[in-house]
Amino acid sequence: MGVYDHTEIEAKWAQAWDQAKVFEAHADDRPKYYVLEMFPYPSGRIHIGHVRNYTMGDVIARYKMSCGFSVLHPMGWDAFGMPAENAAMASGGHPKDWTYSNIDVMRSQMKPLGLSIDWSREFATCDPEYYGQQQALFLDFLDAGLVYRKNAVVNWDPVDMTVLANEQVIDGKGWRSGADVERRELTQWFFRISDFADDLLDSLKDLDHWPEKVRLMQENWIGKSRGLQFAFERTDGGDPIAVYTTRPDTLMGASFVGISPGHPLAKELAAANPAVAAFIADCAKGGTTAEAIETAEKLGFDTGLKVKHPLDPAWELPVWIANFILMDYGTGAIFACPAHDQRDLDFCRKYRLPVIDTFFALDAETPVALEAFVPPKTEKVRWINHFAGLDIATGDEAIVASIDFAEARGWGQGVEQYRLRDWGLSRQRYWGCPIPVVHCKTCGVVPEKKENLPIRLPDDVSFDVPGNPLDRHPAWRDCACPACGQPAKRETDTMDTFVDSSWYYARFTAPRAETPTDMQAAGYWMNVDQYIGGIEHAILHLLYSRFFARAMIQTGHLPENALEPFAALFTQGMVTHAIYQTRDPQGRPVYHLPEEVNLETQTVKATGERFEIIPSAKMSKSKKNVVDPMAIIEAYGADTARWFVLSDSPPERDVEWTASGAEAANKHLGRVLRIAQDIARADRPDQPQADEALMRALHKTIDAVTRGIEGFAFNSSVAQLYAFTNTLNKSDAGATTRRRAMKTLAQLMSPMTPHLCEEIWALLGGEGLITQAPWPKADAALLVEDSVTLPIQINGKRRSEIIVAKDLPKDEIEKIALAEEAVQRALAGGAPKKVIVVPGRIVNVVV
RNA sequence: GCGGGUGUGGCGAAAUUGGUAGACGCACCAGAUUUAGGUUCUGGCGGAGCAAUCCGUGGGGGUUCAAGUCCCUCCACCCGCACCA
Repeated sequence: MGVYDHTEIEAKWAQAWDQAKVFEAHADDRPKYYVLEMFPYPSGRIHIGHVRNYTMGDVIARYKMSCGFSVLHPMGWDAFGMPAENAAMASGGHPKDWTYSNIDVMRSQMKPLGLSIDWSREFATCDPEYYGQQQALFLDFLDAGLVYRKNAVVNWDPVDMTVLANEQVIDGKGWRSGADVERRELTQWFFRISDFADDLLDSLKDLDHWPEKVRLMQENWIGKSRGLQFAFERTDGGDPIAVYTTRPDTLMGASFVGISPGHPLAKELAAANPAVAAFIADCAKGGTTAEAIETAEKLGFDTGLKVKHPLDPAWELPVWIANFILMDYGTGAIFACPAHDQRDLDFCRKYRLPVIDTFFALDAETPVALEAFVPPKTEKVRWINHFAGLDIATGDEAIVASIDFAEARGWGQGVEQYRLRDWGLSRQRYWGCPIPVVHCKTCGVVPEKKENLPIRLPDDVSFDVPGNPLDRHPAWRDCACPACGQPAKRETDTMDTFVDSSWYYARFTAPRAETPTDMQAAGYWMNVDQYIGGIEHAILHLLYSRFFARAMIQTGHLPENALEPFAALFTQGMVTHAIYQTRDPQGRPVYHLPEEVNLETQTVKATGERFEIIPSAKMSKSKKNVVDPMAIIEAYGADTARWFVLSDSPPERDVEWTASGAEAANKHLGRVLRIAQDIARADRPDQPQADEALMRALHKTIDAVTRGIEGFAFNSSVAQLYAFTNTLNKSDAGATTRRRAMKTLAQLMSPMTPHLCEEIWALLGGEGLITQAPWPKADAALLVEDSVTLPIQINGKRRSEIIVAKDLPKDEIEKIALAEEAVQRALAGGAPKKVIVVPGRIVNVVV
């Protein structure tokens, strides 16, 4: 139990807000403000990271409400996804029941936090009313040519005969079967996000309220590059091998041509040669992630084929199949220049292929000693061995010149490439939005009719065997072709859950509309003025949402102005916690909750096994390192929990979870309440001098706290509020001034600890609800001081300070500074070498 | 492997963006109040030193009158890498 009775206070004011419906969003004549925090996945219970995230959003929402905006602050549930199926597999039950009951629990945990959410707009992405609209969007995208099918590689578990998510591949093995995972091709649905690559890239520069780091990450992810595309002629007269390179300037250092194991030529060779087929099968081991591919041991296979160097027909290069070459980037084939690329160098060393140096330093007679030497862009180097005798200075110039050179002679072409690939949305899973198409023997792939939407997930499914239950559900799968009426089969793939979260922000503007969006509501509320969420979503979710907004504009579901759906973005840091991990007999990791381990002996309480500690990682239910905030909320109340998560750490920084301090936060709030009660009781005469000093301090606090909230420096605002509480408590000011100061202090605190502040507001006779009171304004006249303290440095070290009039001229300041005792001592009768006076800041005397 | 970030007292951190390093808080120490514990209140608190002073923002180097802040380099940790959400 805390130091004051939070239970009564919080219940009272929650009810008052409810009755006054203060958080219902209305389109009216006030300016609008849309605050959105990334909606949660209903994993079971809320964790402390949720409290941190939603409290931050709430501070902004309540602050903006006080500033006179009509605020939209909604909440929903990102409810489809794998964990629900895993739960069904592990302990029976149905993903739907598991999900909805989690939602009920989490909603009931969030409500007492006093968030200013318009709960009337709540929805879950697994509601048929939501995913049915998503299916309508899909059909419109299909109609507009924004969706198509092609083959793509997935993780295949050969024992369970199922597709695995990357997360389910652990050290190259299936998480349940333990079998070696293989890469296998399937026909999948794709969104044409790469058609928008240029626009998604160009528009980043306009997102000036996004963190620079996120824009940079998206830029690198889109990965626009200009390079040279050309083909190597084969000596056997077969089809030439097209390659793309961003470093054509290193062509004279080529030592072999490499193709991806997925390259058509590799497949052709495999068909004729079992050794090639065996090698490709070998390369297909392991997961599909870029990390797995790029960190795997380099494997190569000499095909025996030879190609001619484009600049010297007599120069023949061998063709290798290499496992580190990605089929998805460029042409799936490269030339390797081991002198200038570490991967190529490692490969050439392993397979004893030649390493050819290609650069001189400009002033050197011999080639630069090369260990995968990439010429720095500042260093002058000369392209040597060049057939045409080009002499080129820097890296970028060399690239441009060599593209021009190839184009002029007609054997190559400068092309722009993107790293960004189309977005594969097919998932071979049950608990997702069904893709609304039908496969018909005569008509092919046929879109479902809109009037048949939503295509609902069947409820009668079981998870006792691995694989997608929709595949094993004939009654659901078998249907009539929407085109010809003959028997046909439904698509059993469901959509990536990223689809669900790519447009929910738009749905919140009209959550019950009969169409995906209501253009009038979207026109009023869009865009999201402030979006808040974890940095872990910096690329995929945010990029997909940006794509969706464009696709929805194109298909008439959003107005033009919604091109960039998130006008401002704040990425909050994660709350991290140690992971305690042991391994099962198969070597797979087993995780343990903090309360299941003994930290002193480093053993698991139940079994006595020693565990490994992963010191700090983002909270994840599957890793069992989540912290439940309910204990704090129950013991000290919502205001304490809110104040606590806003204190100390800057919002953008990751914080290692520690509960120490929650009690102290509660004590402080109790103290504020006591001070307010004292002030409400006390009757003191005016004290002009103390009154003015208190008002000056108050207005400085208004200014600092407001700037802190505007700049997401909540921890600074909290520190300012602490400081002013002390000032107010010690002030000798009269009762009237102290009342005014206390009321304003409560207003400044109210976005953070709203229940307590309503209580104080009422205690001091504030009008109406503090939640609806206008935000206090700092009086500029009270912010400026007449005099200023200037530190005096001698040789850059602080030695003294002087107090001078604010606008004292430089030479006067210098005179006073030089007369200082410490300065006189340092000068020892001599003259200073130099005196630097920065008015209002500092004086530095160099002796 | 590639891309992005972070690093300041015992701990969380602040520093007006190149100008007094450590505001504010936690923990701790001392004192007052209290039958006691808790609460509350007052004071102290980077390191060394009696002091003058010296050292100090992950390590090393540099620019500058002045560097936590800018540059180079190294280290450690965190996030992402397209089927976790």
